[in-house]
Amino acid sequence: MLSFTEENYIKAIYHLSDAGQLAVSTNDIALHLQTKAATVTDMIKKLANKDLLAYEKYYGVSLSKKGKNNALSIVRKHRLWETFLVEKLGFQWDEVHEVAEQLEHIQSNLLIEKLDAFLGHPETDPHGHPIPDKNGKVKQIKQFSLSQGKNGHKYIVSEVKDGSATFLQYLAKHDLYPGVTIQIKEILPFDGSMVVQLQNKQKVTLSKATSEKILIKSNE
Amino acid sequence: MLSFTEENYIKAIYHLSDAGQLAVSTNDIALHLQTKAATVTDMIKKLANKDLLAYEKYYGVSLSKKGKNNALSIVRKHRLWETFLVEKLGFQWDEVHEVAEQLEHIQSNLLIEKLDAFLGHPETDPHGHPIPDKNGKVKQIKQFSLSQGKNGHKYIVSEVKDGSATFLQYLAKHDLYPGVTIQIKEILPFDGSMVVQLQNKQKVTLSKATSEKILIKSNE
DNA sequence: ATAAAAGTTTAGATTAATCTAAAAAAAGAA
DNA sequence: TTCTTTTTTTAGATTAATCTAAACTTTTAT
Ligand SMILES: [Mn+2]
Ligand SMILES: [Mn+2]
Ligand SMILES: [Mn+2]
Ligand SMILES: [Mn+2]
Repeated sequence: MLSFTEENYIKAIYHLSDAGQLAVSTNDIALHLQTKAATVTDMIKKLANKDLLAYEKYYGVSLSKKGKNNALSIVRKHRLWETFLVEKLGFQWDEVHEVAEQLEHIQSNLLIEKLDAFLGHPETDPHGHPIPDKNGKVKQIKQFSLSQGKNGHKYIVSEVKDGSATFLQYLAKHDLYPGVTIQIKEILPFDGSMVVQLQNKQKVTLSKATSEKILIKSNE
Repeated sequence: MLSFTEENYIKAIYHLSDAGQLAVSTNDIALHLQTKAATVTDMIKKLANKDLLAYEKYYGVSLSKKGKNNALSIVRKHRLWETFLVEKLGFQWDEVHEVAEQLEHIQSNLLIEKLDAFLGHPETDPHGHPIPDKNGKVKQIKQFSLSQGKNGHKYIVSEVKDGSATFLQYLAKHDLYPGVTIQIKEILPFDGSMVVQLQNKQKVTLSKATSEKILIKSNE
C-alpha cells in the first residue's frame, strides 16, 4: 500500500518518462512536483527499496513493472473520476483536474470497478486521454496534430494536449471537444493559422500554437 | 484547511459528544480513533489553538461553533457519499462505510453540491442517518426503538443503530431497510423477542437485542 | 481522610515528508 | 584536458503525527 505522496511520485515519473519509456532525472521530478531535488532523492531511494523503480545514483530513475502497474492504476482512477465529474455531475472540463488529483488516491478496487461500469466502461476521459483498463492496458489510437491536417479534409478531434483552464475554456466556447467533427477550410501560409468548420457550420480561426495542441484522428 | 487527521478528530468528537452536546474525555477519543491518550492530548491542544474546541486540562473537550460546523460538513460528505455508493453504484449497505471514510475528506465545495443535486438532495443516507444540509442543518424526525413498538401496530423503519457488516447483512437478508413498512405481529414476554411482518407478508422473528437497534417512526 | 485506582498529561523518541546549505559528481566549455 | 557550470547527493534540521514510560491529577473505595 503506497502513501498519498508515494503515489504522486510514481504517477509523476510515469508521465515524465512517457509511460515508462525513458529515464527521469531528479530535477525533472522536483520541478513537476514543485518540491526540491534533495527531497526527491530521499523519496526515490525509498521507492527503489520498494522495487517500484530502478535508481542509479546521478543518472535518474526508471519505473519497474510493479511501478508501472501502480502508475497505470492511478491514471485509470484519475481519468475515470474526471469522466464521472463531467458526464454525471455536470462539471466543465476545465474544473475536474484538481478534484481528480484527490479522488485518484481513494483506495477501493470495488469502487473503481463499479464506477467504471456505471460510466459504461469509457475508453477516454473528457480531454481525450485514454483510460487504462482494469489490467493496465492502454488503447492507442492513430492520431496527429491538427496543425498537420490537410486543407479541405474532415477529421474528428481526439485529444487536447494542454490542460490549462484558459485553453480548455477557449475551446469550450467554440464547441471544440474530443468527438467533434471538423473540416479544415483554409490554411494561412504566412502564420500557419487555420480556419476550421464545425458540424453546426460555424467557422473558427485557430492560431498555429492552438492547432498544435489539438490532436485529431481520421474521419473513418 | 484541516488535515485529514484533524478532520477525523473533529468528527469523532462530534459523534462522541452527541452532536456537540456533551464534553468528551481524552480516553473516549483515543478509544474511538484507536490511538493512545497521549496522542489525543497533543492533538486536542492543537485543535484548541485553532479554536475548533474548548479544552480544559483533565476535564475533556467540547466543540466550538466553528468545530461543530466543520464536523457537520464532514458528516454531510460522508453520508452523501454513502448514498451515492448505494443508490448509483450499487454497493450493498454494509460495504460503504470504509470507502466513505476516505471520500469524506475530499476538498471541493463544488463537488459536494453537485453530488447532492445529482442524488436529488437526499435527507437520509442508506442507514437512515440524517444528512446535514449545506448550512449544517440536521432534520430531526420523531423516531423510537422498535423494541418499544406496540403489538399489532404498523411502523416504518427509519434508522439502524448498528453499522457492523454482519448486522447489516442480517437485516438485508430479511429486507429490513429504512423506508420499509412493518407490522408487529407478536411480542414474546419471556425474552422480549418479536415477530414482525413485512409488506410482502413475510414474517421475521427479531431478538430484543436486534429490535433495540432498529429505529422506527409512525406509519403517518 | 487517606490510599488505591483510573484517567490525563508531560517528557522523550520515532517515522514520514519536507527544507537549506554544503559537498560531490557529471556535463559542458574553453 | 582542465576548468566552470549544472545537477545530484549528503548532512543536519523541522513539522506533523504517533508511540512508551513516567509523572501528575482526579475519582473512587476503604
Ligand atoms: Mn487531469
Ligand atoms: Mn484528463
Ligand atoms: Mn458510515
Ligand atoms: Mn451511514
